[in-house]
Amino acid sequence: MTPVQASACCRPIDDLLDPELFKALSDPTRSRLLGCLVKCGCACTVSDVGECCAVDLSVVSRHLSLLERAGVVQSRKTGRTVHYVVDYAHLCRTMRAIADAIEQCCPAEQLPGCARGCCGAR
Amino acid sequence: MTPVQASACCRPIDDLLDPELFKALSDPTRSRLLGCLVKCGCACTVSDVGECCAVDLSVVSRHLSLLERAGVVQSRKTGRTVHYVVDYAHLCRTMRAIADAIEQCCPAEQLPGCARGCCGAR
DNA sequence: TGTATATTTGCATTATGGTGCAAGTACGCA
DNA sequence: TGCGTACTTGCACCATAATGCAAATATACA
Repeated sequence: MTPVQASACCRPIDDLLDPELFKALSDPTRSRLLGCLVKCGCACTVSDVGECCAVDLSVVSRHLSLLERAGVVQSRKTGRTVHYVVDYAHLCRTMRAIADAIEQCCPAEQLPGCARGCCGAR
Repeated sequence: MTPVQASACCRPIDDLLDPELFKALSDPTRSRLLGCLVKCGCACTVSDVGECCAVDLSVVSRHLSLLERAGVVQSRKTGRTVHYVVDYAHLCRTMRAIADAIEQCCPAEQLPGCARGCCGAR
């Protein structure tokens, strides 16, 4: 199977390798903000999360809303404060689904002990 | 625990949320090239992979070497051709490790049936 | 040794995205 | 109603990165 033929063949990995999700995680500041939220575990206000980083609060606001658009966190507005929480379940599910989808494409000879033979015939 | 306190507390997730890896996966062209390689399963030359995308071959070359620097693929030069292969094991391991690390931080109330109580005391 | 092929590198151009400041909006409270 | 707080948005600036073309490099082969 040539790369061209392979790319024409639809697999779960096609939808899972979503550049938007990875783009959301690709900035150091966002990474820090997310790590902060992940470890905190509770719903945090924009101002609170902002204290983890030495950037303007407007930057924090933009980063958090971008993370929300990417499905990484969720927001809830109460009064004039906005709380952000990590969507743990979605994130974990996505990461594991990516791993599964990649593994599904892995030729058998690279999976010691695996007899699936998904594409090991080559 | 405030976000600031949380961010000061080191967790496995800190090292796993590596912006460099995600940056490598955040470009649509690279995503396509990687998807092509993942589905193909075998070692492909730069030219072969390039046929999956409507970009200059020099662009393909640069993208593949960037993916290699990120640890996503590996290259092997034989003669004047360079073959790229996906590092399936590393990619899968990383994605699952991220999922595990995130789950480890997830408060108990968000993990139905989970009695770990990692940060559920709050 | 000369030529063709595979890939990389230099360079200029263009697009994208992160940042801070200032202003705007939304809301609670006196 | 006026003021303070929490957050968002508009805007300009700057850095980074994606791209294509042309040239360079590396290697195979006649």
